[in-house]
Amino acid sequence: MTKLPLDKPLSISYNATGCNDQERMMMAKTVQTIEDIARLANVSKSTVSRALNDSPLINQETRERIQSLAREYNFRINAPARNLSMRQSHTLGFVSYACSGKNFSAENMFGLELLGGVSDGLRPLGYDLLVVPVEPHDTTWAHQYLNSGRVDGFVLTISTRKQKMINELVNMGIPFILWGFPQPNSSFCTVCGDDVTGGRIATEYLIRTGRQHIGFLGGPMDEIEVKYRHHGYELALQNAGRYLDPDLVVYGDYSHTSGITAMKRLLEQKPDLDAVFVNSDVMALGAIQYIQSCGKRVPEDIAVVGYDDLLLARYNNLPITTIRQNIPLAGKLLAENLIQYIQTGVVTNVNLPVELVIRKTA
Amino acid sequence: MTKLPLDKPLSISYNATGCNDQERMMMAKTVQTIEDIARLANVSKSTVSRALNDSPLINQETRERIQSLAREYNFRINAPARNLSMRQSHTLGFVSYACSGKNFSAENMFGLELLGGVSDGLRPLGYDLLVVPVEPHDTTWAHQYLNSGRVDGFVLTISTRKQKMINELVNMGIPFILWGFPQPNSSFCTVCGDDVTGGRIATEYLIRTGRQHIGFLGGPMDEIEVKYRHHGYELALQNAGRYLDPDLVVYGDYSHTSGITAMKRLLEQKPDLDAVFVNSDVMALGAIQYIQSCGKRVPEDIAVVGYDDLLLARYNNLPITTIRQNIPLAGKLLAENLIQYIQTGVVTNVNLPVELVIRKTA
DNA sequence: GTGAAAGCGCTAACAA
DNA sequence: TTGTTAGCGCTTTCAC
Repeated sequence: MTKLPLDKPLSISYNATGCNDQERMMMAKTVQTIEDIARLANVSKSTVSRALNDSPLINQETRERIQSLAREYNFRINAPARNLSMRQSHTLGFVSYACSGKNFSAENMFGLELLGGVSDGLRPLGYDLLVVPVEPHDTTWAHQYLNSGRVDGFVLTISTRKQKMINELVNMGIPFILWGFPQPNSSFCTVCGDDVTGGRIATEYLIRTGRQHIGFLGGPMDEIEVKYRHHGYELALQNAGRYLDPDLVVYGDYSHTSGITAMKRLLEQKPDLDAVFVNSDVMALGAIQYIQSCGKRVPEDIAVVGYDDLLLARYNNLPITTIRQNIPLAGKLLAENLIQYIQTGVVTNVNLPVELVIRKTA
Repeated sequence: MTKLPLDKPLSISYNATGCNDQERMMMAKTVQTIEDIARLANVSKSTVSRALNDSPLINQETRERIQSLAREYNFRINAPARNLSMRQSHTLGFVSYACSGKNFSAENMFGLELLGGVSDGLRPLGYDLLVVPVEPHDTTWAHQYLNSGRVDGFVLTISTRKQKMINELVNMGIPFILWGFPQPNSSFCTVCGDDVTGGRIATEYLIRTGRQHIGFLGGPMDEIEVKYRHHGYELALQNAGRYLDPDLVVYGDYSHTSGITAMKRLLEQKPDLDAVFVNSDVMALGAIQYIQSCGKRVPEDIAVVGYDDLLLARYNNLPITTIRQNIPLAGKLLAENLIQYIQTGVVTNVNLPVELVIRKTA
């Protein structure tokens, strides 16, 4: 154990235990502040601060001595004090509408899996993740969390349909990164999947396996991701020389329920349908449920391809053929690129590859 | 708008814009600190602090004047400063092994849904939720997050098998609440489900619907929850005057894979099995997969009852009959009771009711 | 390369 | 009921 300096000047103790700080330390082996470390190392607070932050100013030997002291005494720097002084929280907020209202749910399983990815991506960067629950019509959350100094920025998984909200955030100068596509006339960080390719390869696979009447069961019609997936679907059909039948296209809202009702509509419009590309795994589950309730078989009568490759697609009783999004990578990039933006102002927009995972529904 | 006092004393401005704080405020309508508010209201910082914290000391009229001023200027109190001063973070850490390693996953879907519940429960109490990713063999996380002042306590969803870790936390005096059962000789907060009843009503339902050979497919054998569910299973069997056949009991680890292998073992031991009570929905999915792969039908040949009532039980292609745990309520109580413990030291142990949800697998 | 001191924005004991 | 003042533990000029 490091020898304590005996000739140190007496320092006033503010604790109420009737003994000075050094005695307390020795009793409890508890070192609470950099000042305690400073005393043990016979240096000033500033030197400890520099050593602990790997400042280039500091002497190699001093740094190591202080760091090993800190390790020995199991010292943890006080976050609030550091954050106050630096005017940074070293914390990111994870915003998802599904955090709000009720709770995390299968409807937003995608957001949940992403939360894990972001959390993993953040750790090596020394940032923490705070859950920011947002009520659907609340517009003050950003200001609230940012101006109170609780977070330095936000990871958003809200729909790109919420253009108004996104524009507001941009105008307010709020640092954030969006899971979704960039907008042509405003510049902010994004990470998205390659939805055109996703739609294309799903459809190509269905064509390749001999399907004649391939439906498109989309997410919300005004969502850009959905438009891209639809575009990929059309591309595949055109490349195969097929006719684009508008009756083959219906929209839902990603929910299980909407999967059921949209599938019903689709089958009413096109009774001879023999395949469908669905925009989410959860909707696909609903679609399959409806198909089977009509006495038709999946995939024999109607093949189904989902989207996202959530774990429930894999674990479903009838494992779902789907388009996989690389969620862990997406989370990692969301974390890294937002921090980069906060620190340097560099705006990044990345588009991640997708892949087809063949299981039992197509 | 509130009229600005013109006779206020000049105060030094520390910003670099060449104008004093009041001018800045008027320009940008941005009020950053309680001192800004104090100036506008012609009172001292302490008064503002008291007013904003609803101190009983303060005059009703003063309080309202200050609060409306704060609202008007969209003022948010600085969290790091407040936390530093109060030596509290007003933040709880959500600890789950599934947060670590890879990411949140269906294997720990239960923990995920709980996260939502805790988050919802926390909001009205003015606390935030921080995601604390824990590596399986890391033992420093608690000290790390607590002593750095980032959280005031932890919500744990780790298995009760980790007795050693829990004991360590107790010995270190770490404030936490556990999703699970209390331990006889140490006192800490817990919230758990009524596992005996869960096991009993699941089994009773299977008996009532005419099943003769009812298997028990458990989670980890040494987990107390599993023991209780098994006890409930035995109770139901005994009440019905049935013989307890040890060959009907096998164990897994809650995972999908273990559901498959455990079901295989069970069928090898008891080929005439016609029902099984499974300790988790995810395992039940695995069990059903194996049953069907043997050419048997669910529920005709073998009835299956799961546990938890996760959304994937509801959305499964063959919706699962299961024992529902009230996850939102559990989250709410975990939040409330931990905060109560932190603030008052009161230890609570609550046991939540469960209910049978009948769907298609039994 | 290191130390002294001011300041981050807030709370709370004490004084008035 | 309100104001004054001294911290909370850290970072960061500015001197040495």
